[in-house]
Amino acid sequence: MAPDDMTLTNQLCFSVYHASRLFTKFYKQALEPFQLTYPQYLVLLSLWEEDRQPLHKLGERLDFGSNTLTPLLKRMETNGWLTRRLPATDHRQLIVSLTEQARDAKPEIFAAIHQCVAQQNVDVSKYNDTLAMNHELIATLQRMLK
Amino acid sequence: MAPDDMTLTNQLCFSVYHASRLFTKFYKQALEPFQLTYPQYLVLLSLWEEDRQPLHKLGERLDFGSNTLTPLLKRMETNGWLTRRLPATDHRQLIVSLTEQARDAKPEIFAAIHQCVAQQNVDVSKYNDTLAMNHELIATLQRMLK
DNA sequence: TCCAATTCAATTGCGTACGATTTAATTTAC
DNA sequence: GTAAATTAAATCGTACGCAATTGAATTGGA
Repeated sequence: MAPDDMTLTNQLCFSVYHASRLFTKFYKQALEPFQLTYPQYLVLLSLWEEDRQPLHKLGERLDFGSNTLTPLLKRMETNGWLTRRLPATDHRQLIVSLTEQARDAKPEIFAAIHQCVAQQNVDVSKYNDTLAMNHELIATLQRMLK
Repeated sequence: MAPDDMTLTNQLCFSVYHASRLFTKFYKQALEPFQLTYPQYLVLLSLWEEDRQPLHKLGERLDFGSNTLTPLLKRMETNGWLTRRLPATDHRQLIVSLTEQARDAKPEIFAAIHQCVAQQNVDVSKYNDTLAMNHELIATLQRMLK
Protein backbone atom coordinates (compact mmCIF):
# COMPACT_ATOMS: atom_id res chain seq x y z
CA MET A 1 0.00 0.00 0.00
CA ALA A 2 2.87 2.34 0.62
CA PRO A 3 5.37 2.98 -2.16
CA ASP A 4 9.10 3.31 -1.59
CA ASP A 5 8.82 7.08 -1.89
CA MET A 6 7.51 7.97 1.56
CA THR A 7 6.75 11.63 0.89
CA LEU A 8 3.38 13.06 1.83
CA THR A 9 2.31 13.70 -1.76
CA ASN A 10 3.12 10.14 -2.79
CA GLN A 11 1.07 8.60 -0.02
CA LEU A 12 -2.25 7.25 -1.23
CA CYS A 13 -3.50 7.37 2.35
CA PHE A 14 -2.92 11.11 2.54
CA SER A 15 -4.51 11.87 -0.82
CA VAL A 16 -7.62 9.91 0.20
CA TYR A 17 -7.67 11.58 3.59
CA HIS A 18 -7.25 15.01 2.02
CA ALA A 19 -9.94 14.42 -0.61
CA SER A 20 -12.31 13.19 2.08
CA ARG A 21 -11.86 16.35 4.15
CA LEU A 22 -12.36 18.53 1.07
CA PHE A 23 -15.58 16.66 0.29
CA THR A 24 -16.75 17.31 3.84
CA LYS A 25 -15.96 21.00 3.42
CA PHE A 26 -17.80 21.10 0.11
CA TYR A 27 -20.91 19.43 1.52
CA LYS A 28 -20.78 21.70 4.53
CA GLN A 29 -21.35 24.64 2.18
CA ALA A 30 -24.11 22.92 0.24
CA LEU A 31 -25.89 21.57 3.34
CA GLU A 32 -25.59 24.64 5.55
CA PRO A 33 -29.07 25.99 4.62
CA PHE A 34 -30.58 22.70 5.82
CA GLN A 35 -28.80 22.55 9.17
CA LEU A 36 -27.28 19.23 8.15
CA THR A 37 -23.75 17.98 8.60
CA TYR A 38 -22.13 15.69 6.06
CA PRO A 39 -22.43 12.47 8.13
CA GLN A 40 -26.07 13.39 8.78
CA TYR A 41 -26.59 13.75 5.04
CA LEU A 42 -25.19 10.23 4.57
CA VAL A 43 -27.80 8.94 7.01
CA LEU A 44 -30.51 10.65 4.95
CA LEU A 45 -29.11 9.10 1.75
CA SER A 46 -29.38 5.66 3.31
CA LEU A 47 -32.91 6.28 4.64
CA TRP A 48 -34.08 7.71 1.32
CA GLU A 49 -33.00 4.41 -0.20
CA GLU A 50 -34.74 2.40 2.53
CA ASP A 51 -36.85 3.95 5.24
CA ARG A 52 -37.38 2.46 8.72
CA GLN A 53 -34.02 0.83 9.29
CA PRO A 54 -32.87 -0.43 12.67
CA LEU A 55 -29.80 1.42 13.96
CA HIS A 56 -27.46 -1.53 13.50
CA LYS A 57 -28.42 -1.92 9.82
CA LEU A 58 -27.84 1.78 9.21
CA GLY A 59 -24.49 1.33 10.95
CA GLU A 60 -23.63 -1.63 8.75
CA ARG A 61 -24.21 0.34 5.55
CA LEU A 62 -22.31 3.41 6.72
CA ASP A 63 -19.70 1.48 8.70
CA PHE A 64 -20.62 3.31 11.91
CA GLY A 65 -21.06 1.89 15.39
CA SER A 66 -23.73 2.85 17.88
CA ASN A 67 -21.12 5.02 19.60
CA THR A 68 -21.16 7.29 16.55
CA LEU A 69 -24.78 6.86 15.47
CA THR A 70 -26.62 7.23 18.77
CA PRO A 71 -25.69 10.87 19.41
CA LEU A 72 -25.80 11.75 15.70
CA LEU A 73 -29.34 10.37 15.32
CA LYS A 74 -30.45 12.18 18.47
CA ARG A 75 -29.27 15.46 16.97
CA MET A 76 -31.11 14.67 13.74
CA GLU A 77 -34.26 13.83 15.71
CA THR A 78 -33.98 17.16 17.55
CA ASN A 79 -33.75 18.92 14.19
CA GLY A 80 -36.84 17.13 12.88
CA TRP A 81 -35.23 14.83 10.30
CA LEU A 82 -36.17 11.48 11.79
CA THR A 83 -37.85 9.57 14.60
CA ARG A 84 -36.37 6.89 16.84
CA ARG A 85 -38.69 4.29 18.31
CA LEU A 86 -38.52 0.82 19.82
CA PRO A 87 -40.52 -1.81 17.91
CA ALA A 88 -43.05 -3.79 19.94
CA THR A 89 -41.46 -7.11 18.95
CA ASP A 90 -37.86 -6.46 20.02
CA HIS A 91 -36.97 -3.81 22.55
CA ARG A 92 -33.26 -4.10 21.87
CA GLN A 93 -33.60 -2.59 18.42
CA LEU A 94 -34.21 1.04 17.55
CA ILE A 95 -36.09 1.77 14.34
CA VAL A 96 -35.05 4.96 12.58
CA SER A 97 -37.67 6.52 10.28
CA LEU A 98 -37.74 9.63 8.14
CA THR A 99 -40.08 12.48 9.00
CA GLU A 100 -42.34 14.21 6.51
CA GLN A 101 -39.81 17.07 6.51
CA ALA A 102 -37.01 14.72 5.44
CA ARG A 103 -39.05 13.16 2.63
CA ASP A 104 -40.15 16.58 1.39
CA ALA A 105 -36.68 18.13 1.53
CA LYS A 106 -35.07 15.47 -0.65
CA PRO A 107 -35.47 17.20 -4.05
CA GLU A 108 -34.48 20.56 -2.56
CA ILE A 109 -31.31 19.13 -1.05
CA PHE A 110 -30.33 17.33 -4.26
CA ALA A 111 -30.95 20.56 -6.17
CA ALA A 112 -28.73 22.52 -3.81
CA ILE A 113 -25.90 20.00 -4.23
CA HIS A 114 -26.26 19.81 -8.00
CA GLN A 115 -26.19 23.59 -8.22
CA CYS A 116 -22.89 23.71 -6.33
CA VAL A 117 -21.50 21.04 -8.66
CA ALA A 118 -22.93 22.41 -11.89
CA GLN A 119 -20.25 25.05 -12.51
CA GLN A 120 -17.54 22.40 -12.74
CA ASN A 121 -18.86 20.33 -15.67
CA VAL A 122 -17.62 17.06 -14.19
CA ASP A 123 -16.51 14.30 -16.50
CA VAL A 124 -18.96 11.47 -15.81
CA SER A 125 -16.78 8.66 -17.11
CA LYS A 126 -13.88 9.88 -14.97
CA TYR A 127 -16.24 10.06 -11.99
CA ASN A 128 -17.13 6.41 -12.56
CA ASP A 129 -13.51 5.34 -13.03
CA THR A 130 -12.52 7.01 -9.79
CA LEU A 131 -15.49 5.43 -8.03
CA ALA A 132 -14.54 1.98 -9.31
CA MET A 133 -10.93 2.39 -8.18
CA ASN A 134 -12.06 3.50 -4.75
CA HIS A 135 -14.26 0.43 -4.44
CA GLU A 136 -11.25 -1.74 -5.20
CA LEU A 137 -9.21 0.18 -2.65
CA ILE A 138 -11.93 -0.31 -0.03
CA ALA A 139 -11.99 -4.03 -0.75
CA THR A 140 -8.21 -4.23 -0.35
CA LEU A 141 -8.30 -2.32 2.91
CA GLN A 142 -11.07 -4.51 4.26
CA ARG A 143 -9.01 -7.60 3.40
CA MET A 144 -6.03 -6.10 5.21
CA LEU A 145 -8.05 -5.39 8.33
CA LYS A 146 -9.47 -8.88 8.68
CA MET B 1 -19.57 15.50 -8.77
CA ALA B 2 -22.74 13.61 -7.95
CA PRO B 3 -24.22 11.24 -10.50
CA ASP B 4 -27.96 10.92 -11.10
CA ASP B 5 -28.00 7.70 -9.11
CA MET B 6 -28.02 9.08 -5.57
CA THR B 7 -27.49 5.79 -3.76
CA LEU B 8 -24.81 5.53 -1.11
CA THR B 9 -22.67 3.07 -3.07
CA ASN B 10 -22.69 5.31 -6.13
CA GLN B 11 -21.54 8.37 -4.26
CA LEU B 12 -17.88 9.14 -4.82
CA CYS B 13 -17.91 11.22 -1.65
CA PHE B 14 -18.92 8.20 0.42
CA SER B 15 -16.39 5.85 -1.14
CA VAL B 16 -13.62 8.36 -0.45
CA TYR B 17 -14.90 8.94 3.08
CA HIS B 18 -15.13 5.19 3.70
CA ALA B 19 -11.67 4.49 2.29
CA SER B 20 -10.21 7.26 4.41
CA ARG B 21 -11.68 5.81 7.60
CA LEU B 22 -10.41 2.34 6.68
CA PHE B 23 -6.93 3.76 6.12
CA THR B 24 -7.10 5.38 9.55
CA LYS B 25 -8.10 2.03 11.07
CA PHE B 26 -5.27 0.28 9.23
CA TYR B 27 -2.66 2.78 10.39
CA LYS B 28 -4.03 2.63 13.92
CA GLN B 29 -3.02 -1.05 14.00
CA ALA B 30 0.39 -0.45 12.48
CA LEU B 31 1.16 2.60 14.64
CA GLU B 32 -0.18 1.31 17.95
CA PRO B 33 3.23 0.07 19.18
CA PHE B 34 4.61 3.58 18.74
CA GLN B 35 1.84 5.46 20.59
CA LEU B 36 1.11 7.40 17.42
CA THR B 37 -2.22 8.29 15.86
CA TYR B 38 -2.63 8.53 12.11
CA PRO B 39 -2.67 12.37 11.92
CA GLN B 40 0.39 12.40 14.16
CA TYR B 41 2.12 10.03 11.72
CA LEU B 42 1.33 12.48 8.90
CA VAL B 43 3.09 15.21 10.88
CA LEU B 44 6.12 12.93 11.21
CA LEU B 45 6.05 12.22 7.44
CA SER B 46 6.17 15.94 6.75
CA LEU B 47 8.95 16.57 9.27
CA TRP B 48 11.01 13.64 8.00
CA GLU B 49 10.88 15.35 4.61
CA GLU B 50 11.82 18.72 6.09
CA ASP B 51 12.73 19.22 9.71
CA ARG B 52 12.20 22.46 11.67
CA GLN B 53 9.04 23.77 10.05
CA PRO B 54 6.96 26.59 11.49
CA LEU B 55 3.46 25.49 12.48
CA HIS B 56 1.73 27.35 9.67
CA LYS B 57 3.90 25.71 7.01
CA LEU B 58 3.17 22.29 8.45
CA GLY B 59 -0.49 23.28 8.38
CA GLU B 60 -0.24 24.34 4.75
CA ARG B 61 1.15 20.97 3.69
CA LEU B 62 -1.36 18.95 5.66
CA ASP B 63 -4.24 21.38 5.18
CA PHE B 64 -4.66 21.81 8.95
CA GLY B 65 -5.26 24.99 10.88
CA SER B 66 -3.67 25.93 14.18
CA ASN B 67 -6.91 24.89 15.89
CA THR B 68 -6.13 21.29 14.89
CA LEU B 69 -2.36 21.38 15.04
CA THR B 70 -1.76 23.16 18.34
CA PRO B 71 -3.25 20.46 20.59
CA LEU B 72 -1.99 17.64 18.33
CA LEU B 73 1.59 18.93 18.44
CA LYS B 74 1.38 19.38 22.22
CA ARG B 75 0.42 15.72 22.55
CA MET B 76 3.31 14.72 20.29
CA GLU B 77 5.69 16.85 22.35
CA THR B 78 4.44 15.16 25.52
CA ASN B 79 5.17 11.78 23.93
CA GLY B 80 8.69 12.84 22.98
CA TRP B 81 8.31 13.05 19.19
CA LEU B 82 9.07 16.75 18.69
CA THR B 83 9.91 20.07 20.28
CA ARG B 84 8.06 23.38 19.93
CA ARG B 85 10.05 26.57 20.33
CA LEU B 86 9.80 30.25 19.43
CA PRO B 87 12.58 31.48 17.14
CA ALA B 88 14.54 34.51 18.35
CA THR B 89 13.72 36.47 15.19
CA ASP B 90 9.91 36.18 15.18
CA HIS B 91 7.95 35.36 18.31
CA ARG B 92 4.71 34.86 16.41
CA GLN B 93 6.01 31.69 14.83
CA LEU B 94 6.45 28.30 16.43
CA ILE B 95 9.19 26.10 15.05
CA VAL B 96 8.47 22.37 15.21
CA SER B 97 11.51 20.08 15.23
CA LEU B 98 11.96 16.33 15.42
CA THR B 99 13.54 14.76 18.47
CA GLU B 100 16.29 12.17 18.37
CA GLN B 101 13.62 9.58 19.13
CA ALA B 102 11.62 10.59 16.05
CA ARG B 103 14.62 10.46 13.74
CA ASP B 104 15.69 7.10 15.12
CA ALA B 105 12.23 5.54 14.94
CA LYS B 106 11.75 6.31 11.24
CA PRO B 107 13.08 3.00 9.82
CA GLU B 108 11.30 1.00 12.52
CA ILE B 109 7.98 2.68 11.77
CA PHE B 110 8.32 2.21 8.01
CA ALA B 111 9.21 -1.44 8.61
CA ALA B 112 6.11 -1.91 10.75
CA ILE B 113 3.89 -0.41 8.06
CA HIS B 114 5.50 -2.36 5.25
CA GLN B 115 5.10 -5.57 7.21
CA CYS B 116 1.35 -4.95 7.57
CA VAL B 117 1.15 -4.24 3.84
CA ALA B 118 3.41 -7.04 2.65
CA GLN B 119 0.82 -9.83 2.79
CA GLN B 120 -1.35 -8.08 0.21
CA ASN B 121 1.09 -7.91 -2.73
CA VAL B 122 -0.19 -4.53 -3.89
CA ASP B 123 -0.15 -3.72 -7.57
CA VAL B 124 2.23 -0.75 -7.83
CA SER B 125 0.89 0.57 -11.13
CA LYS B 126 -2.66 0.47 -9.78
CA TYR B 127 -1.47 2.28 -6.67
CA ASN B 128 -0.05 5.03 -8.86
CA ASP B 129 -3.17 5.25 -11.03
CA THR B 130 -5.38 5.62 -7.98
CA LEU B 131 -3.02 8.22 -6.56
CA ALA B 132 -3.10 10.22 -9.79
CA MET B 133 -6.89 10.12 -9.91
CA ASN B 134 -7.10 11.28 -6.33
CA HIS B 135 -4.82 14.20 -7.09
CA GLU B 136 -7.14 15.23 -9.91
CA LEU B 137 -10.11 14.90 -7.58
CA ILE B 138 -8.40 17.05 -4.97
CA ALA B 139 -7.70 19.70 -7.61
CA THR B 140 -11.35 19.70 -8.68
CA LEU B 141 -12.57 19.98 -5.11
CA GLN B 142 -10.18 22.83 -4.40
CA ARG B 143 -11.49 24.65 -7.48
CA MET B 144 -15.06 24.14 -6.28
CA LEU B 145 -14.28 25.52 -2.84
CA LYS B 146 -12.64 28.71 -4.07
C1' DT C 1 -38.13 -23.66 32.68
C1' DC C 2 -34.22 -21.26 33.62
C1' DC C 3 -29.89 -19.56 33.11
C1' DA C 4 -25.98 -18.79 30.10
C1' DA C 5 -24.82 -16.87 25.73
C1' DT C 6 -25.94 -13.53 22.44
C1' DT C 7 -27.56 -9.28 20.47
C1' DC C 8 -28.26 -4.53 20.65
C1' DA C 9 -28.13 0.41 21.92
C1' DA C 10 -26.18 3.49 25.02
C1' DT C 11 -22.31 5.44 27.55
C1' DT C 12 -17.50 6.86 28.43
C1' DG C 13 -13.25 8.79 27.19
C1' DC C 14 -9.97 10.51 23.97
C1' DG C 15 -8.32 12.55 19.70
C1' DT C 16 -9.25 14.77 15.86
C1' DA C 17 -11.53 18.50 12.43
C1' DC C 18 -12.91 23.01 11.87
C1' DG C 19 -15.51 27.70 12.06
C1' DA C 20 -15.01 31.65 14.75
C1' DT C 21 -12.73 34.52 17.87
C1' DT C 22 -8.90 36.20 20.65
C1' DT C 23 -4.32 37.60 21.69
C1' DA C 24 0.30 38.61 20.79
C1' DA C 25 4.01 40.03 17.70
C1' DT C 26 5.61 42.19 13.63
C1' DT C 27 5.29 45.04 9.53
C1' DT C 28 3.65 49.00 6.99
C1' DA C 29 2.30 53.51 6.09
C1' DC C 30 2.51 58.00 7.10
C1' DG D 1 8.15 56.91 15.72
C1' DT D 2 3.67 55.35 16.14
C1' DA D 3 -0.90 53.83 14.97
C1' DA D 4 -3.13 50.72 11.73
C1' DA D 5 -2.90 46.60 9.18
C1' DT D 6 -1.18 42.11 8.92
C1' DT D 7 0.46 37.68 10.41
C1' DA D 8 0.51 33.85 13.38
C1' DA D 9 -0.64 30.73 17.24
C1' DA D 10 -3.85 29.75 20.72
C1' DT D 11 -8.53 29.22 22.50
C1' DC D 12 -13.44 27.98 22.38
C1' DG D 13 -17.37 25.33 21.07
C1' DT D 14 -19.54 21.68 18.39
C1' DA D 15 -19.65 17.34 15.97
C1' DC D 16 -17.78 13.48 14.67
C1' DG D 17 -15.09 8.59 14.90
C1' DC D 18 -13.99 4.83 17.47
C1' DA D 19 -12.10 1.45 21.20
C1' DA D 20 -13.91 -0.28 25.27
C1' DT D 21 -17.42 -1.06 28.54
C1' DT D 22 -22.11 -1.34 30.31
C1' DG D 23 -26.74 -2.73 30.63
C1' DA D 24 -31.02 -4.23 28.97
C1' DA D 25 -33.61 -7.52 26.15
C1' DT D 26 -33.90 -11.83 23.77
C1' DT D 27 -32.65 -16.43 22.47
C1' DG D 28 -31.33 -21.09 23.00
C1' DG D 29 -29.87 -25.22 25.15
C1' DA D 30 -30.02 -28.53 29.13
